[in-house]
Amino acid sequence: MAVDMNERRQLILKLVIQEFIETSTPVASELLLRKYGLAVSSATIRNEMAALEDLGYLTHWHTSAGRVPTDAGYRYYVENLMDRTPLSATEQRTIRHQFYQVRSELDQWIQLAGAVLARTAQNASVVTPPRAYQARFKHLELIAIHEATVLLVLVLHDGTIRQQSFTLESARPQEDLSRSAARLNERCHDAPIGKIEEMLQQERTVTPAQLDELDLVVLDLITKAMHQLEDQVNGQIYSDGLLEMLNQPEFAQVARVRQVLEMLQSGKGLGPLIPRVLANNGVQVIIGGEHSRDEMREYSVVLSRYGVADEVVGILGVIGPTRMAYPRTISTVRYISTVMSDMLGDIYGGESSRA
Amino acid sequence: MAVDMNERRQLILKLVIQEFIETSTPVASELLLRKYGLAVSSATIRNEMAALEDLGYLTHWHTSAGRVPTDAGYRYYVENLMDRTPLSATEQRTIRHQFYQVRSELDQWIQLAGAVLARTAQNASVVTPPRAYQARFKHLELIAIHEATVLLVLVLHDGTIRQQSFTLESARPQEDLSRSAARLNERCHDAPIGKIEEMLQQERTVTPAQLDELDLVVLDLITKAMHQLEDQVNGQIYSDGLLEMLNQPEFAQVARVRQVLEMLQSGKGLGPLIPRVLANNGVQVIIGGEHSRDEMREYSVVLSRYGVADEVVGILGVIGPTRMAYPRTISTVRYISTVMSDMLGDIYGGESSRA
DNA sequence: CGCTAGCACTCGGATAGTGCGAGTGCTAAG
DNA sequence: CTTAGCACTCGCACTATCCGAGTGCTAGCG
Repeated sequence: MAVDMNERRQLILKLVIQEFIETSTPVASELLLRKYGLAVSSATIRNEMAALEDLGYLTHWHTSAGRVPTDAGYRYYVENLMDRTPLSATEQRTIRHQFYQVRSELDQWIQLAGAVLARTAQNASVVTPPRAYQARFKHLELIAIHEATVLLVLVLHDGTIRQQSFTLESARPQEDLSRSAARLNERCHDAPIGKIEEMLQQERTVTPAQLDELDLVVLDLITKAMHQLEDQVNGQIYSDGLLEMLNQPEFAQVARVRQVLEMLQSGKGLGPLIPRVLANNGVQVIIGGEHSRDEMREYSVVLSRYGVADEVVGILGVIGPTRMAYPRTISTVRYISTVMSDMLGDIYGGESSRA
Repeated sequence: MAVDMNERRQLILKLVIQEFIETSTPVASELLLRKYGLAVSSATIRNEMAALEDLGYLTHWHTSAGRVPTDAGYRYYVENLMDRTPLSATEQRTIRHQFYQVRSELDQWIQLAGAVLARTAQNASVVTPPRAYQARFKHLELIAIHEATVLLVLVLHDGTIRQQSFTLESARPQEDLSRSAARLNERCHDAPIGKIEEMLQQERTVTPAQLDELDLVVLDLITKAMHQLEDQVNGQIYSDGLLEMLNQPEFAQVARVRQVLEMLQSGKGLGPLIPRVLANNGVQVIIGGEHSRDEMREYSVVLSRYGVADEVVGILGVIGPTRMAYPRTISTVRYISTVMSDMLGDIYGGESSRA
């Protein structure tokens, strides 16, 4: 058997895949002929399809059904066949405009990115907030709430905010708290955890104490909080567009719905991909169970890193059934990641992570 | 026809409902007899069931099917029939312990409440963060991020935090920002929006200016932000336990799933109930389309207010199909709302909202 | 040697008929 | 008022059947 690629085969594979992506029904030889007016007969197309099947790019579910792409088929399509047209200028403008409108509210960026991704890709989107590789102290605030209860607001260098309450041995006036905060803000300026722990250590051993009891309590809380935050790096994955995804015909039976919900909620199946995406530049496409096993076998993921290199980075992307409009999805993910990177660049003033 | 309630009828209604809640299958007369050993024959039970049907408490879907409760039936059950045993001491302890462990991280309370509710009620939970009726300024922080870009962290009296970035005409050193923040913190202490707007107004007209340009810019941002936050009072509804709910047999077809997802996402159907819940003390049970129309016809909601009266309040509860384990759900909602109220009481120092 | 017309063959899915079992509603008697 | 008995009603599962969509193969053609 001549298991080689040639132009005609490529064309047929491309058409089969595009047709399947569009209609979600197995593609018959006759249909390709009618719809695209190929210059050969359906029998020839069938022969080519059989060859493509030998190559591992197509299958069919039963004898009398049309062809369906395999994961390898999709992979070949994404790598060699598909059109790589970026989003239209109009779409780009629309998206950029939406982001412009929420430019001052950082927490809305994520939400917006998720919504836009989901809507244009008609699938679920996943977005992690921009985070620094290493937690670095930026600012701290102590606010007297009630009696000895104090609210601690901790702002990290990457914009992460954490609020936490704690109770002192005895009540302290707001001035004390403010003074303590000011002292610590100065001493911890831009410090990573290590530095702060060091300081704490030193302070406890050296006798002429420069910090008072309150300061120490707070420092202790801070290091704990920073550790926690660092442990859950990208731990939280926001997702949106469940509804859009459910409109895809593959979710006709509830079992699939449950499956995908579990996946999104647990972040399992997605988690293992994160380091890979963080390490690489550009859009990553994972088709079916290419990297993780079972859980993801029927799903594809299109992910990209975004952010400012060496400052803050996050991940955004789309998840959906392997039958996914790859060209459009990839363009969208790419574009939104550049927009987000640009906006972060404006704030952090570095080069954005994606060229 | 003697359409009256009597003890036997009540018992039968109760058993039918409990049985249906448990098995989700129509309840037959014979079954009640066998399972609960009633002292009458199945024919009598049938007669009683027919009477209960006349009263509007039961229906059946077709002639040869067992009985199923109507919304009115559930209502009667909740009001008069069901056992009102609180959660067991063990369960209470477990829950309280879980909350104790996250006592210092306010943002985790909501998440925990949602998770516990969902898990014990085996349905979706909804929780809104505790919010004040009226936005009141608590604290503000200005942090230089990069060049002229400044991060504004605004803390309201109810613990709401908002971060927002803005750009100045020209860069200012952190000291300027800190001084400005200190000034404003002092002047705006505990002020509601109105006060701040007044101040802003006055400052602009009176000639011997006490505040500088930076202060005014920030004040302006603050009022805008506070307005926005106030407009979306309880706008955000966290929900959890979708998966638990999907395990309920009523979600065997995907249409239902989509329906409920839309409802949760849009907050439609839930929104109209909020004022009602905020206005009343205690657990509110809304069965089927009792208050809103169509969208909610097949769902019930068990909600309660929580918080500290006149300080901060929020809502938490459970949403699920009308066939819901009301006694357990109600107890859980009630208990968690008291726990949350107690915890908030510890912070805000008032009487908790629920007796 | 590649292409194609023709045809047998294979399945899936829709449709209809059937029987069964679960429950009810009614009636008539205790 | 209760209940035994029974006719009646449906939903559901099962089977048989048919139809159409597609394929794979073969033989013949250029």
